[in-house]
Amino acid sequence: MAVSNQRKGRIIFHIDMNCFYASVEMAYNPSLKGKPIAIAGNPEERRGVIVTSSYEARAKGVKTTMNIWQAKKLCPDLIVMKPNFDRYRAASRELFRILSEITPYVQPVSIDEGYMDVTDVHQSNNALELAHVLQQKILMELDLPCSIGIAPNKFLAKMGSDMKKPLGITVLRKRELNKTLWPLSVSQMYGVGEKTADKLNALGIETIGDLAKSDTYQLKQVFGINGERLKNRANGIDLRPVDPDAIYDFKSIGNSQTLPEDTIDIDQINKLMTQLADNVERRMKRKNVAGKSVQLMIRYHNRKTITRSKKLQSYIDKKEEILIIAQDLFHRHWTEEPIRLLGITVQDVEEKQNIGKQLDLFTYEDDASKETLFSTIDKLTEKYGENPFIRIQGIDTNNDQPRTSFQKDFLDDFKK
DNA sequence: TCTGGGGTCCTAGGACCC
DNA sequence: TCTGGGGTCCTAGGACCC
Repeated sequence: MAVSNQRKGRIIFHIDMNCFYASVEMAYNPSLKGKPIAIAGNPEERRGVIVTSSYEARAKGVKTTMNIWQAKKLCPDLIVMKPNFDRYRAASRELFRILSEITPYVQPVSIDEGYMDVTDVHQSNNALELAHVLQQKILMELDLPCSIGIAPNKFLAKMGSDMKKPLGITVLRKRELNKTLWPLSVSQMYGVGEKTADKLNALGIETIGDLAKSDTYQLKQVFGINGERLKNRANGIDLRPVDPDAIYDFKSIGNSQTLPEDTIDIDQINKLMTQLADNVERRMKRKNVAGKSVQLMIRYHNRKTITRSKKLQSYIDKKEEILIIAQDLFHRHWTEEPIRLLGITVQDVEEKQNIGKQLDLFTYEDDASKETLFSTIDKLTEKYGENPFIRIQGIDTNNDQPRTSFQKDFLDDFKK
């Protein structure tokens, strides 16, 4: 794994695109510049919410997750647009291409932000200058504004990029934290959400400076391991390396959807589940992965949300398999109350090229005798029963590719 | 006629094994 | 007639982020 250096004195950038989706739309259609625009999940439907908005819209009070009708009330001339994800993904690729021209130590963390370790970049004897050139380049080539945080670690760089928007560049030096970071409220700290902020306030901790000086033992009591981590970060300590490979080991792929109306109609529910399984399969195919666990999420009319999952004995990647397990979970756990949202997620995801090696269920070679194969399958059946999800996995010695088939098909094949 | 959809990480309890 | 302690796996849910 390529990991940037961890010695002291690193120089880390955090690049954060400003109002990314809205900015991409404005770059695509410059007549939108200067106007209040918002990207909303599903503008035709009652339940669409604002995903991103331009600064002009934010000035009128439009905020992310706000309902469209609420936003329109605050800003009557708001231009509401559907998201164009292909457009955003293309812009994102261009962004990371530009970053990669400077150093290979680029870690994308989402479609519109990433870290860079520029410690060893030649020009970085003047990091501020480098950031400036980079910011201008992104603006000139892509017509997109970004903010950059410069700091000795990821946490501080992240906090820095958030301080000046749009087109800001902020340097956070460790020895100046008492002036730059500590006066901020704990709720502004990355990693501190509403619940944690409330609990910290209850302990008399209001600012990041209070947190930096707070009692470690007490924090551990209340927050567990996270308490210590938060205190360290408040003190500007964060040893996480910039890891360019991090995006490749994702752990789950899911799809969920809110229904237009709460429902108990089983046909509609089945239709949605099929669609969700379809989408998950399509995205798994694109990434060439299989997964070992299926999770179903049900959100009821009152927003109460449950998750139920099933760990499997072998990897799956087909929509039929995903759907069967999800439907089984559904029928065992649905309370028959009206449903607002359903979600299906495949977890314990692994790239297919790694699976053959990991699975020790059964490895075969093409010239293995039928007797060997049958006795192995018998052993499997004894162990797991006639399970429709059991799959025979092996490495095809012709091309070294993993080869899989269902237990049943496999038997049928060999009986011929 | 409030609150989308995509994720990650952590915790805690129960089952099970030694 | 009494029950320790450690470790791992599975499941469910909470918190957080973009």
